Amino acid sequence: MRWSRTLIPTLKEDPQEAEVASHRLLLRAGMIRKLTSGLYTYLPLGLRVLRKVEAIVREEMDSAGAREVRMPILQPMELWERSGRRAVMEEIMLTSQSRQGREMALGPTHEEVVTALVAAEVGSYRQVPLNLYQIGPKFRDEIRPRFGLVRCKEFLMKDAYSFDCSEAAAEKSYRLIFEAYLRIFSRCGLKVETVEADTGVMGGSLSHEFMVPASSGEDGIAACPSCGYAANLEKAQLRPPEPAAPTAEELQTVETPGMKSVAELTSFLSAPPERFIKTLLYRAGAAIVAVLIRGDRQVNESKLKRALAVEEPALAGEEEIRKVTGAPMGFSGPVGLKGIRLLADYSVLTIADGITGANREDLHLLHVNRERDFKVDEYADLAVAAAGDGCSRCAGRLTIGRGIEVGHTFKLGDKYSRALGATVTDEKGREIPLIMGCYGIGISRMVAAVVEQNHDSAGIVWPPSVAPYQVALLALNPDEEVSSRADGIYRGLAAAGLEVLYDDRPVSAGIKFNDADLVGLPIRVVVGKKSLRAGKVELRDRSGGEVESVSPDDLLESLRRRLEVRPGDNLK
RNA sequence: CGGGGCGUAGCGCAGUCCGGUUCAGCGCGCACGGUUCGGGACCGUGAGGUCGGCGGUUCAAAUCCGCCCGCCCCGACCA
Repeated sequence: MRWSRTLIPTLKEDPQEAEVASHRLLLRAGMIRKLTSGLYTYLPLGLRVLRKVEAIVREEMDSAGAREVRMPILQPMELWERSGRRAVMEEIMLTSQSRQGREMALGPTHEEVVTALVAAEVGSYRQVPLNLYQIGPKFRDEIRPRFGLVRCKEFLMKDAYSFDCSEAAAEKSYRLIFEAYLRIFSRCGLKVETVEADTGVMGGSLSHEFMVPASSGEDGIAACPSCGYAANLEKAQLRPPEPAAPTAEELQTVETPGMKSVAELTSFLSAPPERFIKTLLYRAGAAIVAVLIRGDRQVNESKLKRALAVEEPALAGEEEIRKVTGAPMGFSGPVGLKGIRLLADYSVLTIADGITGANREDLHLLHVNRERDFKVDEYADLAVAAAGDGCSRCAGRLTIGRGIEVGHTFKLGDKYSRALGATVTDEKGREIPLIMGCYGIGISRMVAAVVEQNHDSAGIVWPPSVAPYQVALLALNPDEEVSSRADGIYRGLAAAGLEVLYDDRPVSAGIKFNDADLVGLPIRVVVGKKSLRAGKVELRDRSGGEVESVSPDDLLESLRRRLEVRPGDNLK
């Protein structure tokens, strides 16, 4: 492609709207442009990258036995009522009405559609295993789009859905896709970490996230360097700490006028947050439960949900708190709380001589000791993991990092197949619900992740497998001679099947060099008067290394050699 | 949804505090002419603006006040 015949609006300066590297560089390299918050246009170069990633995903999905389909973006809301997910998903869905007055939504995901399809078309155990996937736009009305392509309202996703008639077979389908995912990310030049994750609104029993470690990532990852355990912060299980020995000091009441938060109390009483027992009142179905946790820790509501076995635990309101504790919000404590279940995070075990609310306005208690002053019904792992916490699998300590979630796999069980009637007849003639799995990859987000992991101060350094073109051909100060030589070389390389972006613009050499670095194609070929005089052209890898001078006749061979050495593929 | 920041030419910004002959400005880009020509060249000429929008205060508003819109960042019930 001739640079002069396409649209690559590079930017000399950093756009003020972009904070993270991928966002900044994709804008500067003229690959994407924002329409409005969370919505981007892919310009020719950006689209080529998107397509490269898409092609790799498609190849690996196909060879893992999945079959591509294409489902509508627009979906009837009625389907979401049938699956019972309308309530939880509605707020991220953009809805509208058809002319007939039917409520429609832009699909944020397609479990409902695919399950309805399979319910209608698959009736026998002989037709499974079946895995259907598609690559297409998804729409989610995100509360806060962020970081360019990382979190958009509209994005490109690959979503796959497996159907099996036994747990064992479903497990096998899951493994197959899990392994395909590892190949996909590696082929795209991404280093990923797989972590155990929470299943969230998808439901199901087990799920893994594929995370690209990046400081700009939105998700926290807890990892254990000793045993390799890794999990999303939401999910990371913690080892119970060593209990602290109680003290003999007498319980004492202290006035704390208007001091409601641990932060306020910490400075008022000059005691560290680790000595506070926070008492949070949660609504669990009809009952109210008191949840105790150390003052410096946070309750992980996903864990709490599992511990309480209720759908949506929610913090109790001011009214309920008064009713249960007899005091306003901010002065709750476990001592003397009657007729209510006390659930405590393991962190409470480390508190001896604690501080907690007195269940009376403007009063707190000092020298509180568990067992002596209050009795916990159950200790559980309820805290959001923090650096240095004990690993649940070994004696190691967890580290906390950040990552971009590029893929997510779920074992769904029969949640959707039951709700939407996706059943088959088994060998014995019984009707059984299909066991499902679902598997997503954020294709557009992967583009951002690749840039996060592959850039330097001058610009993007594309892995060859997803680079928009393989070769940047620069004609320096193109007079007639340089121009005609470069034209010839361009035609020759293109005819040989190489993807070449030919910078034929009438701009200065410096601009071409800088733009080439910014755009980040794997190999740069320079044609200029200086080297032409010696009968040579120059090659250089974007990833570094020396400039190589070769005669134009040897150029093709030289390029092929450089491209082959790479771990990437997809060089047709 | 809460908090913070921002909105002036295509892009990056100054001017806003303290209203008025520095108030429509700078750099880059763009167009034309000329000189240059291997890491963002130089000279000259020129085009380009509802100062985010609406309303108000004032003799006078980019500047002060009110409402609204958009964008970016942080946080979303932790007692």
